Amino acid sequence: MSTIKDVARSAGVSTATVSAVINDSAYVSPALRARVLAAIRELNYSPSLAAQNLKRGRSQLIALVVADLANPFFSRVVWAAEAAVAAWGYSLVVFNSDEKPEAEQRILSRVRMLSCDGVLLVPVGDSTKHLQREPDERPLPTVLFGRTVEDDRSDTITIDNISAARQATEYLLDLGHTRVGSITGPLHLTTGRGRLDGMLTAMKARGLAPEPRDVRSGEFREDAAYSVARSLLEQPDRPTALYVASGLMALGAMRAIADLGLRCPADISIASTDTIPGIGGLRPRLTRTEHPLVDMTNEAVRLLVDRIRRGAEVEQRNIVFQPSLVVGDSCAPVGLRDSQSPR
Amino acid sequence: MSTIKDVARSAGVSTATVSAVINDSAYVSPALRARVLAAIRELNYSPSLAAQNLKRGRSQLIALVVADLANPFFSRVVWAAEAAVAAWGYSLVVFNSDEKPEAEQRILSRVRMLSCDGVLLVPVGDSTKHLQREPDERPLPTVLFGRTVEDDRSDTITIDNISAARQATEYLLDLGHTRVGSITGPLHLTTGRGRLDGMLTAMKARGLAPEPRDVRSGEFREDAAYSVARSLLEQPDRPTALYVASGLMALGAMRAIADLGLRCPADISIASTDTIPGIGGLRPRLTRTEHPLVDMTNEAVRLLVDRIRRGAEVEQRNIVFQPSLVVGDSCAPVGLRDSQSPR
DNA sequence: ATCACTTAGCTAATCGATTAGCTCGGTTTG
DNA sequence: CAAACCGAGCTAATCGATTAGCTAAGTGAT
Repeated sequence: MSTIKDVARSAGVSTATVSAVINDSAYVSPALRARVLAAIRELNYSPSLAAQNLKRGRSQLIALVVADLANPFFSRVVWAAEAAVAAWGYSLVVFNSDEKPEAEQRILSRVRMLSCDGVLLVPVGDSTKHLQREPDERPLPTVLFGRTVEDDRSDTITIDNISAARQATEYLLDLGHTRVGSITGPLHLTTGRGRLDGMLTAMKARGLAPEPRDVRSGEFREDAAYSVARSLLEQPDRPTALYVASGLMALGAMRAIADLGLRCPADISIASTDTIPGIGGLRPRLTRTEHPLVDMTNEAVRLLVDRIRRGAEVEQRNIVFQPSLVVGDSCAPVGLRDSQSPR
Repeated sequence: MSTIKDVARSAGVSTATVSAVINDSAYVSPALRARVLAAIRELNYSPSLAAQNLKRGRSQLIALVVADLANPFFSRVVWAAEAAVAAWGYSLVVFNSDEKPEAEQRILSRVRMLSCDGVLLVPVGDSTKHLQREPDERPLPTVLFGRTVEDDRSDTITIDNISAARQATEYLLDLGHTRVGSITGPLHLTTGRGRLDGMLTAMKARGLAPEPRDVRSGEFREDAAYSVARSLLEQPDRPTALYVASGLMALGAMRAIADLGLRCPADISIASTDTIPGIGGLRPRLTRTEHPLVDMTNEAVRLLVDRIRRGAEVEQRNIVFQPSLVVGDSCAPVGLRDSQSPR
């Protein structure tokens, strides 16, 4: 690779002039500018980001740290984030904390070493996160995505989990279900906790409450949901409807239903939250609340870039997106069930 | 952030000594080493990768360029690659060429600017790729993944597409199907071409050949496969079985079948290649050939790291993995179909 | 003609590390 | 005891860019 010195020599100018031409940072006479551009083209020169980064103290890198790269939901975030980040002139470095707080710590220190300009973080665990913010150093621009942690002063982009769960649950209740169960995510996460709370709120508003044994929590994984759903549904006396806290988990629940020889929606109605790609092909079509995931991601990147550029002068922003209910055919009125599959 | 100079001053040594301690690159007496380590800890020092990279001419970054980040198949590659790359001490920068050769060119020049140490590339389009290899500069270590392009001298990791298609097709033929159609990928890609060839080979071996109108090609996308499948299956006189060239496309085909009021496998048997995550929850379970995707990715990263470290001294390696048939229940003997759903 | 002022373009310091080559005190050897 | 050698740790060059500060030539006012 040729360097700025080669270009300067070949064009018969100083490196300062070459730099000025590249960055348009000072006036250069047309004649010289042309010579420099010609030399650049001839030598096929492109400035070394490593050197620029060292000098400028930035890296053009944005880190994306997700909680579970194997989850299609986060794969979609990767997809959307890559495009958004590229549109702003950055490149995306992807990390997987795998829901492990220690891994998150390791990753964040790596992110600092790489001197990433900012990080889009799906935080894991409790409020451990802010520990990494040493008092002396300037903070790493951070946008929390999807989940939040206690008392953090980063910008956040979240979904209204309570509303999502409430909408889905109300839909089930409107169909006449009274015995509604739920498969929730981990309750120490705002996504898990919020969705359970929303479900409980919706039921309480109608004077109902789920049986404790009909509410089970598990990790946001297909296999976890499968086994939880199985044990929940194998009860002699099972609920007529389930609110499942995530798209991936809904997949597991559907599989459990099929494997138990039950039918959805005839025997069990299912409603869920947070769609995943490919789920569109599933039959029955899942009734669910959808996240405006692409908008959320774009907004997250926009906030992050803004914070990178303007620093602490911008005050903290917490943006909450609203989910919308998408009705499929995975839910049936409660009456139907009794006629088709008497207990 | 503190620099190596701060550490040197605080420990009362030279920066060379600090560097020696950090990199274990020269003997340092226990006393000094202890002082240096104490200073490092106290100042919470971590070396700037930007500076190291500039000096060492490397970046600890590996680029992954996939053809379609929205495809769950590649999401899985991202997942596996992130883990593999991290295990070797690198970080993963993800790019999406979106099947566009121009985008691929842009990305590859960006990869050079970032001075990524190597690139894992799912090439797009024809053999345009090697154009980016300027004669004067040293080549960017590259491993082609999944697909290959003409006359490239990079290492490659591929699957035996012909065998995959052959196995799946033979399974259909063994069930008595003679009128077998196919939804193939783009034929200018080795994956698309190879799978069609494998299917044709299998049929020819039994003296069969598909009707031209039963073989349609489309992009490796769910929606593309859906519409192709629809128009294929809406023919008055349709095939009894389909070989679908990818997991994502199989999802689309299944959706088309359901929407046309047909049943799988009763009316149409489906076999496919290349599984995608989440497909395990689908009913009927898809009969398909699976790629050992995690092994393939690990091997790709291993080759790439090896090439990064040992350079051109290693000769070119082309590793072909074998797919294996996973039998589900999306295929039925041809007889059953007539009894259950007479044409 | 002189002085002040502007400005195109250069020189050289700088970012934060690595590392070739040197210094200087101590040990070995003839 | 001097010459040769050894090695721990230092000095300073270097990677490839950016940029503060300088030079010297040009312009205009007096």
